Amino acid sequence: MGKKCTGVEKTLAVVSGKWTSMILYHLYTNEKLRFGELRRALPGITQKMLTSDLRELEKHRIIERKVYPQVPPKVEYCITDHGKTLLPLLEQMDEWGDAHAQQTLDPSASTIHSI
Amino acid sequence: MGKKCTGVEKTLAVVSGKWTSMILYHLYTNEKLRFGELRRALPGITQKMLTSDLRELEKHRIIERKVYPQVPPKVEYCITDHGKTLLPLLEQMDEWGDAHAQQTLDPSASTIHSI
DNA sequence: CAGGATCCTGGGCGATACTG
DNA sequence: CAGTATCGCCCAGGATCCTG
Repeated sequence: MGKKCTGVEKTLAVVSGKWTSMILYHLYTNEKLRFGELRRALPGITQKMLTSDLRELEKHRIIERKVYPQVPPKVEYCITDHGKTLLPLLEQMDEWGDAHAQQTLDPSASTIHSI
Repeated sequence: MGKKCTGVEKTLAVVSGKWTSMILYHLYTNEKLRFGELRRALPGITQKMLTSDLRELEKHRIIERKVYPQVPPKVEYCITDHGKTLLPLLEQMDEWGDAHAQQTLDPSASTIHSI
């Protein structure tokens, strides 16, 4: 990685939102979802956070927002091709995080070092 | 990735600190560094943030803290073997972030979609 | 030299109410 | 249905001063 880790910070700016990865997971496994469907798929999320996280992802061109001009309103969200390039990275992060959880609770891994 | 993205969140808990990736970069390219060396290597960081980020990384067993009981005090930090498993992930994040920056400023990538 | 103790600020996030 | 608009909390992060 580069000395200043600017890329790392840019990536974090995209994925570090509390609900971001779960939003992307659902859009990844469902191809496209409406606002209300996403809301129901994410127990605990408020409508404000869902809206702002979706706007943020849209700003970064990770997802696409399709508005159907009708009453009642209908909006669909899906991952863009560019957004799909993020999925392997999220996959890696998920795997490392789980492996890390295993590692840190493993007593045999404790390092004894003399001072 | 898993439905609940618990791994992603665990990873973020480790690497999302503002200075974390740069701390690891320097410990990766330098093998071991003293507190003051790290401080000088990271222009802009405060002593408080360096201390707390180092403590956090130590808690997760990403780095090791070696205290030499002498006056004046001497403390050395280095990456653990477990911490080294994080480096490929940071590398990926750095690459994706830079590529993403390219993508988002590329005008030809703008998607025109009818509403 | 390598921190500890305090105080402070911005923004991420949540709760609630309202709307085209 | 798919959002806006407010209000307020919490805490990561910064500034400053102090110490074994």
